[in-house]
Amino acid sequence: MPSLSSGLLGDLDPTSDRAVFRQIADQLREAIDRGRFKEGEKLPSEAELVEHYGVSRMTVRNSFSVLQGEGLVHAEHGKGVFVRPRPPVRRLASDRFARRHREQGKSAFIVEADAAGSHPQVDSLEVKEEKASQDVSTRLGSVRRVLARRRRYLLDGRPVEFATSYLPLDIARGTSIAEPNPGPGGIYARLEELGHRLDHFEEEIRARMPSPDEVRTLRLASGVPVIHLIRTAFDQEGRAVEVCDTVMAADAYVLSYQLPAT
Amino acid sequence: MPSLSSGLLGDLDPTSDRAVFRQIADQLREAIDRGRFKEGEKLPSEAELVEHYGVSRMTVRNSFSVLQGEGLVHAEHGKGVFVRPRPPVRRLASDRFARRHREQGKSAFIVEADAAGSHPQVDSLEVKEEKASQDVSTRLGSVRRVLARRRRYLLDGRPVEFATSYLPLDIARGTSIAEPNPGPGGIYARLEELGHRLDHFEEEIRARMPSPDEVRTLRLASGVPVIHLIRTAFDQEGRAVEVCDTVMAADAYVLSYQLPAT
DNA sequence: AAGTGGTCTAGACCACACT
DNA sequence: GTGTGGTCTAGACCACTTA
Repeated sequence: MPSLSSGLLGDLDPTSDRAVFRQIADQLREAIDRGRFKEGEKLPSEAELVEHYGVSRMTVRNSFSVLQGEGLVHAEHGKGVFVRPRPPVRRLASDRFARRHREQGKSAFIVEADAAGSHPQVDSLEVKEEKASQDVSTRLGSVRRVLARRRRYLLDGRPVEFATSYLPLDIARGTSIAEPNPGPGGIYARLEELGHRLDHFEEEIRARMPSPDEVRTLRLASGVPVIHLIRTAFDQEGRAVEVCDTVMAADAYVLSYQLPAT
Repeated sequence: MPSLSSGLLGDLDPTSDRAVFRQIADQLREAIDRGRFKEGEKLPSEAELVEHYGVSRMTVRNSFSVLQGEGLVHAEHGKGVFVRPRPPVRRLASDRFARRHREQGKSAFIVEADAAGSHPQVDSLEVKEEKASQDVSTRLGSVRRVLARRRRYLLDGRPVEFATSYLPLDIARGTSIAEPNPGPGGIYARLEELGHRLDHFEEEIRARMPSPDEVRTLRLASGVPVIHLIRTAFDQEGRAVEVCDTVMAADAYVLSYQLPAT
């Protein structure tokens, strides 16, 4: 008698054109979708599936790798393969940079996470002057060198976002923007104090698979894309005063925007 | 003599802890990043890499599968493994639903694609009444049944987007919105003619790996995520009059938004 | 026909996690 | 130790592409 209750998973169809490993992946996916395996739950082990389906181990592993690519499951060495739980999501609203949110002591990230009952952290602080990349230079209006501020955001210990702000040196050098901690309200508050009254932001959004670097920095599971967001801040004279390049774990975010109909 | 110019790819480091297939993937990735293999170009065949590195075929295939997961390469049966070309990107600006864009005869998609020099198509037209999903019902304010309009957008023959609009029956039934072709300016123009003057839109954006269904519908290569966009249209009385659920091939889109700083 | 990737087998040894 | 997944081998046969 198979250790798998035969109800959970069916048999293979030898007449089917569909590859065996796909059939197995299909059955596992369906079982997950139907809630037979719940979030965080362990799937049958490779050995059990080898036994159940009468196939070789590589075939079973191939099935798992399909599901991993879909972001449905993740493997833990020595433990098993588990249905990937959907982490809590951070909702970013389009008014998140409204001036009224800058009046408080803490950064927007901290305030919002506290409110959501999560434990926020910011680390990997690096602030330095460097050569502007082609792209950043273009966005900032042909500046050669910039102040770069890099930081990583964590929620309940999990890295969710890595961001770099770039500012022209003539704006940022020697100000508190060049300090590790720019103070209450963040750099946007400082920019306004320095006379760069902000007018609007532009955000560009892409989604793609992470680079190996990004996988490491954000500790991304396989099958999790990143959202790449590039924000440019414009002052009331129409000058681009900051570019913020952000890479987010896509499973941790929902972005939300308001568009006028006019 | 190896058929691979030894310059392109290096040797393995047997002392390294890094798995052999990862080392091979690293070298191929680096070669691609450095432009030694250009977009659309063929990588060495599995057999050549087996020969070059002195490993088994499965190891080489494993390397390829890493790069496929990253969306860097794609395999074509019988032909080879190729550096995935980055397709032309559709830029969606946040004013794309501005009223002035609705005054023309064609749909926004067609107009914009024509302007960009691409050949646009819309297919998979389906218009029918159906039960509202839990989510759609919530967004539309507890409606039971809706009119659903499904369509797929193609650019130069490639499917890039699959969208479904949901409208409350009391608004859409019996109007030209329920026709396969709603006429110039699309359903937003019709809504306004019917007295539902639009006030604003809300868009929610997520990114994730596609379901097998979405892979089929959008003919997605492996390693390409989707952008899932849910837009709700509000009229000037604050009523949600339409929900549009859109799944886009992430490699074909850049979304762009303007945010007020106030 | 020759070359390519797609699937599959039946082993092997290793590293990690639990008890 | 036992069970788990991680890596790797050395084959096999198949399906698709190109010539």
